[in-house]
Amino acid sequence: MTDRKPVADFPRPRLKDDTRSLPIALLRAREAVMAYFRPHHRKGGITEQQWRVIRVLYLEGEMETGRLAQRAWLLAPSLSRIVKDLEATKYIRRRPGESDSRQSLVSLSPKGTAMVTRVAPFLDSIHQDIARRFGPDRIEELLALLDQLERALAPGPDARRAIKKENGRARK
Amino acid sequence: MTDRKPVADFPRPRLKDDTRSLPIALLRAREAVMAYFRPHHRKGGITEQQWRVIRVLYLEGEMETGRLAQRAWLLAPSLSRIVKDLEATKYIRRRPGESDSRQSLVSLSPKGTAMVTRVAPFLDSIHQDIARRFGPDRIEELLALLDQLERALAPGPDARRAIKKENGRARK
DNA sequence: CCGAGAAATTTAACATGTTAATCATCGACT
DNA sequence: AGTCGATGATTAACATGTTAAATTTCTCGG
Repeated sequence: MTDRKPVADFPRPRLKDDTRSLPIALLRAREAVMAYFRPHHRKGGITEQQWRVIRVLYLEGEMETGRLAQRAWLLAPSLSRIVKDLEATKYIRRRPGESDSRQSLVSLSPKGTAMVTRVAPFLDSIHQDIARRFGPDRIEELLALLDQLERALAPGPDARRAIKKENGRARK
Repeated sequence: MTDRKPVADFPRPRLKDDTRSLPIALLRAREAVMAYFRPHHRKGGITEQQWRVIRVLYLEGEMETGRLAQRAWLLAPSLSRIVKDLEATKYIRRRPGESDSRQSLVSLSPKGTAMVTRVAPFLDSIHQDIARRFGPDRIEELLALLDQLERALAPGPDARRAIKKENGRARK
């Protein structure tokens, strides 16, 4: 009579620990890195996300908000608020699209460009500090792996976070 | 008269591109990974952060909220709200500390434990899917690098995000 | 040219991130 | 016992993450 199913004997399935869970490990690493950058952004009176927007506009120039959201890794609603704030503080400008007036084109203002020019050296020195602590070669190794991971997990050639494309509308 | 300083001639310092900026690269990688897990949490009617709390309580049992916040990588204010919600939905229980009545001890309820038991296999299969796409050996390599990065950047042996420890009090 | 559907953006609603401030309790010292 | 500084936790205030819904404009077929 010892043939009971082991179901009730082990009702505690294993979960991966902090060093072996990919979401947790990536969260921890990013936290560790951002601990170095956050105080700097703070000092400049700007948030990390606002910096991401300014950074993209600096690197790539004027673009519509849809593309900007993708490039800055922000969701459209977040970007909408951020653009409004950055426009109010004169860091960016916006104008309606030329051919398509639905879209709004955003670009960096002179004040925004000046800000980038001012803070870029500090960001670079933080990067160097991190590289010095972790090892420049391992930074390269890590960056390569992260890039490969993203490519391996990407659903399609361009489908970013728009998996909701086919939302089952068998309409009509 | 052609001896002007080159300052105005190159007012555009370089910024690292998306694949070479550590904050951006980590953000992208985490986004790619979470795209796999998010729909699952969604389906269970729980948020990612709520899962992190439940996960820690499942792995380590009852603990006070301060420690729980550290283990779940949440800030105390966020955890305060999450615990309130999880208590309302009966996933967790709480009771005042025994020796120190300032702290509140949180633990997983039977309902919470049952939920973990139910979803754990799905999470594991997602992990396996990711490992299959990226390569199990490279996952290991990446996890090791992330762990080493975190250790290399950690300020002290235990000082997590509590750098505000020494707030200038040249005490006694 | 008109109307139905698609697309770009914004707004809404709720949860979390982030820093600062508040509240209650503990601990040590007098 | 009384007080002051430290500590655990929460609340406040504002910005962002996230999904859904609303808005405006475009496009295309009729």
